[in-house]
Amino acid sequence: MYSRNISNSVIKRLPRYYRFLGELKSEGMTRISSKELSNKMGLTASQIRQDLNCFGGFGQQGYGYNIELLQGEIGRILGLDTPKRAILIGVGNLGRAVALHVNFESKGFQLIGAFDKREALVGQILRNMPIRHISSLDEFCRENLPTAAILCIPKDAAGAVTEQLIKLGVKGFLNFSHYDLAMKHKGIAVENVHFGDRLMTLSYNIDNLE
Amino acid sequence: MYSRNISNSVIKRLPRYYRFLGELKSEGMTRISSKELSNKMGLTASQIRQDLNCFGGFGQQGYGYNIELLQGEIGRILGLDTPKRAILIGVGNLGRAVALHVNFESKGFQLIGAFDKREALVGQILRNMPIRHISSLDEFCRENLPTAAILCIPKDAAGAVTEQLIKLGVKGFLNFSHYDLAMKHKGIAVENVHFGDRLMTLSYNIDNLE
DNA sequence: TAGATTGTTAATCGATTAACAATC
DNA sequence: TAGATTGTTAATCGATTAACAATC
Repeated sequence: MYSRNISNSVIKRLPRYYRFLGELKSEGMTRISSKELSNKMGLTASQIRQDLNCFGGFGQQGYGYNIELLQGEIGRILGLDTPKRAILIGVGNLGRAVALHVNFESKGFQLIGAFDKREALVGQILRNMPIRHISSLDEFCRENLPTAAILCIPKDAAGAVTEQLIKLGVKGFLNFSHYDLAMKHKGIAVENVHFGDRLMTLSYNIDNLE
Repeated sequence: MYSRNISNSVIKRLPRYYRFLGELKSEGMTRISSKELSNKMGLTASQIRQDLNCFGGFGQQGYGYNIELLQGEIGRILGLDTPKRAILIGVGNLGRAVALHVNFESKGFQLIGAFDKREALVGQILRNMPIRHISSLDEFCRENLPTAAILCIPKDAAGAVTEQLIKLGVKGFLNFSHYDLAMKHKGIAVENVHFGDRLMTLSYNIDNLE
């Protein structure tokens, strides 16, 4: 799609640009300069211009950027206009909370299935979907071809399921488990979310404030 | 405590070292070289040695590192041995899941309180704690002096509460809201957890695989 | 001792910031 | 046109990797 070799540092900033521009838009603003945006976001104007110019010249000299247009472009770059089918693996407290709390639709995904190994959960309704037994995963994926999976299962269970999912064509993972997906499989996209690691970093930063 | 100016890149890697060393320890291993560890973790041996040497010489030439000793050191560096009192603000699906799912004790924290504005939740028991009404936050904090807060509330509500918490001496935040804490307040430690941003990044990376 | 592997310095690489000519 | 602000190149800064002498 867009050229390869856009650095990860840039990509990781795009969602935040997207959010800020969305807010400015909803406040009724129509244009903004890189300088003004940099003040609001705590970045340098230079960085903003560099980041955006990885993808094209969205601004106009002497004017700045059209907020709505720019947000639209960033949304397209992020692929939010091409929803990817996603399934949830593991409907414990965390899986349930993620399913209910996150607005997948506005983030480029469509949650089409939820799976658990616990019979007691099977058939329960979660966000308009019935929870399915993990044994039906293969069949479901062959019929519905999900592109992404949200892993809310313990480390021990993750290895086998990811192996299975990758064979079934799943290309991206939001990984809440401590299973090191990215190490074991190449050619897939992985975002790790590790609360524990973040808490430890927070602990260090609290102890070393100032 | 430890010298200032340890780069954030290093700090963010420490929890992962800590986890890997814990696993190796529980597998019965007692020593490891930077080379071997680098293979397991997908880093360079050079980086591991550089990272560790920010804090001291924990290894031994010709031998490598003692796993148990090294893990202990990293734990201390992260401050896991000095538990910090933390409170949970917002006991919706997400707050509840975080409280139940995360092992605070092993990550340097002690969860001592949970608050919500919804009367219906007040008095319910969450992880051995009664959920308290947000109106009792001031009194509770003055008595129990929490150092950290987990913010599981919507953006709109976050501004006022964080202002209040900072006045009450809270120094660190695990922030699940889209309220931009770090921008508005200086001299505090903030870890942001934004599922939505991570999903958008994942969306991009799926669309741009290979 | 000889071999292995660290601690540490130097070289490289990448990301951020500064500067400014192009241009709306 | 004059002023503002981009797009883009060059300079700086920081982080990663390589190399190797020190040493267990």
